[in-house]
Amino acid sequence: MDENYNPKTVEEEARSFWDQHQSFKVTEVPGKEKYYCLSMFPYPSGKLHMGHVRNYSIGDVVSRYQRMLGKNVLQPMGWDAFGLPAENAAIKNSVAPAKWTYENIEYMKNQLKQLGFGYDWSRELATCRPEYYKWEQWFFTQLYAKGLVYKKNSTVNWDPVDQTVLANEQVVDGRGWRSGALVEQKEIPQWFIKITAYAEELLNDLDQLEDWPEQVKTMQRNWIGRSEGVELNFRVTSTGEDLAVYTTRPDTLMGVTYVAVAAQHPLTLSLAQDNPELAAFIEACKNTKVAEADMATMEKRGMPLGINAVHPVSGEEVPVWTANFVLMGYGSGAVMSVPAHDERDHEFALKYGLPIKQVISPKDDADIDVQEQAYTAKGILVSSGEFTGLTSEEAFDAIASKLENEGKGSKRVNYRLRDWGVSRQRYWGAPIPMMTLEDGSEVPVPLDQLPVTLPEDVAMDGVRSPIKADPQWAKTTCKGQPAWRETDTFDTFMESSWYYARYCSPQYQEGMVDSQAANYWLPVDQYIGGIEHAILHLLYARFFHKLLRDAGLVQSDEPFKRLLCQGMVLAETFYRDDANGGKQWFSPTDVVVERDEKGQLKTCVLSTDNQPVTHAGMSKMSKSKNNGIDPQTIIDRYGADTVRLFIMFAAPPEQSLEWSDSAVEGAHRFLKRLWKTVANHVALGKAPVLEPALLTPAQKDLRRKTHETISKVSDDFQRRLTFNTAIAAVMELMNQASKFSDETDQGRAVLHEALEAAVLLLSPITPHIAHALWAALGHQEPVIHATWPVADPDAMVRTTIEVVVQVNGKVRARLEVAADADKATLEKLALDDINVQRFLEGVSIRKVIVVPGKLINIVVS
RNA sequence: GGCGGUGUGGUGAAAUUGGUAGACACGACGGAUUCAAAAUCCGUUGCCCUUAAAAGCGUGGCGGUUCGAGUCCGCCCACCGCUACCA
Repeated sequence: MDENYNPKTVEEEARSFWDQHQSFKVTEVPGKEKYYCLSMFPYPSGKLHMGHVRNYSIGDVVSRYQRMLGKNVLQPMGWDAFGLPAENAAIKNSVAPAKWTYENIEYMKNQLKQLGFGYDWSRELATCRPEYYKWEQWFFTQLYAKGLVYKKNSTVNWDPVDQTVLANEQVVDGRGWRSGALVEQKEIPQWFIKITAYAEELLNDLDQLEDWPEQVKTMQRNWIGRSEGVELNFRVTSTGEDLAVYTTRPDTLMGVTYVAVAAQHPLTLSLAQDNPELAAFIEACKNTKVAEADMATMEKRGMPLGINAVHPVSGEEVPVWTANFVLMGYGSGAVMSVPAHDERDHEFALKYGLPIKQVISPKDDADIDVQEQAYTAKGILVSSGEFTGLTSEEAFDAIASKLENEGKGSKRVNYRLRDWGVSRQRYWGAPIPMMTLEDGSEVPVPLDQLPVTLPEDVAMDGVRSPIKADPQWAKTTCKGQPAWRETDTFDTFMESSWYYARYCSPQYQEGMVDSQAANYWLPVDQYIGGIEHAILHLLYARFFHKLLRDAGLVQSDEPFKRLLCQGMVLAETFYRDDANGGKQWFSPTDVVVERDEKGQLKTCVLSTDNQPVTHAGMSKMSKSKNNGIDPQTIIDRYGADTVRLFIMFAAPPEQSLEWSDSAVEGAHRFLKRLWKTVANHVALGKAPVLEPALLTPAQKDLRRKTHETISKVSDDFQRRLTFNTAIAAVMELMNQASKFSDETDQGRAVLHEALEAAVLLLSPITPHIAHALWAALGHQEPVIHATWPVADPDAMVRTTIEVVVQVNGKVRARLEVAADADKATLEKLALDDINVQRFLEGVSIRKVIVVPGKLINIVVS
């Protein structure tokens, strides 16, 4: 073999081998253990970025490892192809979104292949293909039939100049990104899916997900936001109607001094009809919502409605106000206000001079002044009539029962989670399969007319969706009557909510999923993706899975058994202040950095003009900081294996990863050394057979290291998913192997075993070089068919071990002792040590703690 | 404001169950090789004192539990991420 490592030829050879043999194509094999490893599919934005490379490297390492354990491994790939960026690019470059998308897919697919990822490309899917979204449309009509879909008015950002709906990211400082017009809030009818009907199950089933990060589960719990409270009625005196409010603190009921309702509450709206001031207030609340990012710090404002309501227990009358901090979408859109025990009510009461009445006092009798500050903790009820003296917990039940008995209220569970609005007024998405008849009724498009196809050959004017602009597109007939298609499209989260299931039977024509295939592969054993999807995508996908289950399409309750969220990829940032007070950012590839003797960064100059730039630390690779590193450049320079090795080595997968050119260089050096070591070894001819009984101590040492490494790396791959320490362990093995120079038969045999282990252990991470080296080591079968090595316990046996001797917890000696030495022997050896004795002079020994195999601690005073 | 995460050498990090802090790598320094440089190889590298050995200090800060704490507990500080008035 060539003694120099040439990544280009090595990688091309390995890839063409996999291609020719379709090494990663899989089918269901009944009885064979399956493993479904899935990485979140990319949006085809143009080219891969480092975040993708990291995500997919992790997925490929897991897949290849599981395959070596003998499992039937499915690792598919596809494209989350619908979305707004395609429309933007289309407008900018005068190209149809479809064409732009398909070209990007082709380019990025080629990049993924260059990185050597072992995907079953026969299962590739793109969500913008009619054969994919056909089934999504069909499923929506099924949900409609089940009553899980409904239409209601909902607000959107409306550009009054362009006469179009804007996505949030198209609103810049409250203005339309193209027209510059002030954006308005407009109510339009939109479709919703009842995710709230599954809120309880989505919450409870989080407990089943033992192999999900706690952090993600917490975020989902908070997002679902279950709360237990009481819904109760205040009677409006003027109309005699009940006004429902929701509270989680019924124990504070006797401290209510006013009732507040949302600006959008029907009560407010009806009173505004003959109150222009109130109408203006409602209007103002509507428009602040757009730009106001910082709602919590927003000033609390309100207006009295001029009506009173009767307290359900005391019978006293309290005023009804409308307030901008009451949300129409949560509970009943009305709250009972207890300024003494709620911070928002307190702030509002102070501002408008409303009374503050204390009804809870601290359990520990601490001194509080509710006029000064709200006391929000639980405690003992005071000034609460028959409830006085109860604890908050007791009062919760007592007050709830009383209201229940009198028909004035009842216990109720509320969720923060809202139903999922799936309508988007955009072009590049799956058309919503609904029709409107002349009488205004809504009819789902029947299966035999699906898919409702999105025209792909269109021109974008940047204002209206082509299917909205074309009056002909919507026209159709239904049961012989004229009908109009829905011109809105689905939220792209719809496509990504079930793609993992479609991969099981991507070409299936008879339905959404082939249940037999789906039940073989699902659930996904390992899902890998960014933490940014912790809430929305992962919640929607869990919801969809339960919908699929309830439609009889899959059997499991949850789609993803184990979840790994990889960290961000960071890089150095450099800038100069520009003339108009902004910052001009320079790519780290154009900056030359000089370091002092300590290795501290000293000066940074731009390579083009040799003038200094300011270093601004590490941050996420992004366009705005101009610090992205193009993976293609690195692949071209070093090859895919180096990129993969560096990415897996630089940090554990869940932590952020700092890009470093010199560390990439280091990873490359390691592969060159590995290559050379193997080349030198095989140059001496075929290695003799290993005879463990004949080994010298030095040979045993290397053999022990080999098997310890196998054991350590196996644990890192299987249980911990810490590939950085696995690589470090293999590096240690190689360091020891390269110091080992022994050309006797058994010496060569031991080295051969070490090199084979190193190649196998690295093969999931750097599969191309492993492919070549495995063949060089004399194997006919490719490494892709090799099985994961198993550590031999006999090889790992040690006769002596090192133990540490401490005096009062400080290390004073290290002893080489027999591995099976008993406590008494260890204690004697420790006390006899010369350096230990120096610390025993003039003091008395209180206690000796012996931890066999580890240490001896002598406690003195 | 709420929830979550992180804090260890010059840098990325390791220490998995409370038991040797800094594995592995980058950088830096010294040496070999070379006419020279690159590449490669060998060595040193937490701080402090030191010829050396030995000692002392050291995991954001303060305190606690323990024979023993990077790891457990309490309080505090800094940075990062997500979220936003959910009654």
